[in-house]
Amino acid sequence: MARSDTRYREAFNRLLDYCGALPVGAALPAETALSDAAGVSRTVIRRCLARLQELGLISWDGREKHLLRAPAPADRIALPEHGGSSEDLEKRFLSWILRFDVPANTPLSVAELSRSFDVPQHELKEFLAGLSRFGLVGRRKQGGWMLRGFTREFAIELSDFRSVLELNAVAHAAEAPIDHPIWDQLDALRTRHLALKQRIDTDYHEFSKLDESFHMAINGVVSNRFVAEFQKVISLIFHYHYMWDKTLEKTRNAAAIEEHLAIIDALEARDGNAAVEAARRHLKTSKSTLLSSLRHHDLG
Amino acid sequence: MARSDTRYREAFNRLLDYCGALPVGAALPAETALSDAAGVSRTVIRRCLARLQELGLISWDGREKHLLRAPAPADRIALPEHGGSSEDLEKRFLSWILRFDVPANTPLSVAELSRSFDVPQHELKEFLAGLSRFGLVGRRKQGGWMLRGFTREFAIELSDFRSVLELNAVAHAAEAPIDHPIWDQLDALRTRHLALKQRIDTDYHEFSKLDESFHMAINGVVSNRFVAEFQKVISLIFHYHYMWDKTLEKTRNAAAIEEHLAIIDALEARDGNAAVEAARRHLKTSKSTLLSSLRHHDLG
DNA sequence: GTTTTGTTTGAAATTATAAAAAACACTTGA
DNA sequence: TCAAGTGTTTTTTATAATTTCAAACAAAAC
Repeated sequence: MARSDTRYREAFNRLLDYCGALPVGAALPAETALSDAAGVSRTVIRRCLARLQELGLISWDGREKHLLRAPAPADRIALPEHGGSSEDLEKRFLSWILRFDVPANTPLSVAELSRSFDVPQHELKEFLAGLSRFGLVGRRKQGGWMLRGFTREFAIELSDFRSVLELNAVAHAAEAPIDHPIWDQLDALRTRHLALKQRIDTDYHEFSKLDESFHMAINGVVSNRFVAEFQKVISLIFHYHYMWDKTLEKTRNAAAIEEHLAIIDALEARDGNAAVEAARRHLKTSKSTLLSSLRHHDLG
Repeated sequence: MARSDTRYREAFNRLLDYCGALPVGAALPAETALSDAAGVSRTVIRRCLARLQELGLISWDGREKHLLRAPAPADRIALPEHGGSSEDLEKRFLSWILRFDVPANTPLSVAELSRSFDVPQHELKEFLAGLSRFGLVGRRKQGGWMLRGFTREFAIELSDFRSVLELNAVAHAAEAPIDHPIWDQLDALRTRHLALKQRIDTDYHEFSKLDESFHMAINGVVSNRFVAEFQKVISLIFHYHYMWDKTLEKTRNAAAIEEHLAIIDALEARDGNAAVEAARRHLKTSKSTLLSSLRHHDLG
């Protein structure tokens, strides 16, 4: 019942490496210097030094610290291996919801999620608290959390919000200076779109990735932390929903390619109004696709 | 080290009330029914029943539960009083930051905040995790949290984001059907604006409230959970910043009244484009006011 | 007088645990 | 016999205890 001492263990091994680069008999620098170098507090450094002394690696008396022998591999302490599991928790969580089509109003068990995602409970709670800001999850009166989920309402509001952000981005893109990276990106995107259009009959499933690239490029023009935060969630949701709804996928993607190209054309012509109009059409299609994919799911 | 038994205590008192409404000798309903009625689990109900039995209030054997005497005030158990302190944590936290002008990159001590806001630590942590979604706070590598704060960058991005949302709201308002409540609201707002304009020389400080009402009405047209969530934060921030910057407050507010009236005029004329343009002008003023208020603060 | 170490204090992360919820397995009486 | 209720067990949640760590402070050494 306490916090892990991973910090100490890692620092110790790093210190061992540091000693390895020193000749036997050399003096070690001050504790403050060591703590700065290792990026930990002096408390940890002193714990490490104590262990080094115990192992007979150094002599330590006051500010006299000398290396007695070269460190051996056996001196290292094992790290409680933990594959940075809580790294992309967000991605994994959303994937889980969307992939397994977890229905709205499902109670979420922190204990269970904690196990299946291999993440400490308190981390999960903080994560859920963050998601609750997006209205995706909420607290229950009896305690615990529940998935508010992808109701029709949610999808509509999400789509609308996305539209607002993206139309703004398109308008900004149209005004971007000539040396802005967006123009090169658009050029490359046009090529990719045209290429895929040629082989749409066979490779239509490749569109999903292209779609993501396209929207990311457009939204990248607006450098705004709030927009960026939302974009992450939005793109994931749309991405997965597209993966589901296999009805008419080929037709749908072919149409979307045309819509994208229309936006690119208008942008490259620096015709802001036309670009925004084209984007509006595309986002409208996108929204109805999302909604119909939900409908199919509800029925299935 | 355990969770509090407030739930049990509250349930017990509620059960006491329930018994008070019953004649002596009456039978009590099934545990399941009681738990449903009280909104707690059967476990809690059984604990309550056990206590009722101990106090000689009821006889309890299997499914035979009978009221033996009317409950007295002394039978109640005390609640560990806690003035719903964690209610408006968000408001209080933002107020604290803005009022005391907590600088950017200040380390936030959860322990300290927990004490000063009188809120359990874990609640604060969840709260901060939520705020981190807005980029207002972030984690430190050494552990703990820190206030990213109201840097110039933050203010700019916030203003821009606000503009995007609000311009969208204005555009929607212009399209609102004739029976939409916004029209009555705008009418009332126009009257209030004109009234304040008359006595601006003396009552100019009243504008802040009027400003909030105005923007809330406009944004209310768009019913979107994401917009609403942001609106809360945005309005608070702008509200407090206006309170600070006393330079030219009268002139500033007088000008803002005109800008608001221009928006109202255009909306009531159902001229969407004019309304959006008027709003754009107003938001631009608003942004530069916010930025200059930051500048003053930096220098002070 | 500045740098370094020894010591104390307070906070953060993590776990242990009581309270509550939910699931399960029996009774009981129509 | 079977639905509704109770007794019991298992699981989960909320919270505080505990350990590790960070940082402030004070004494000492160069």
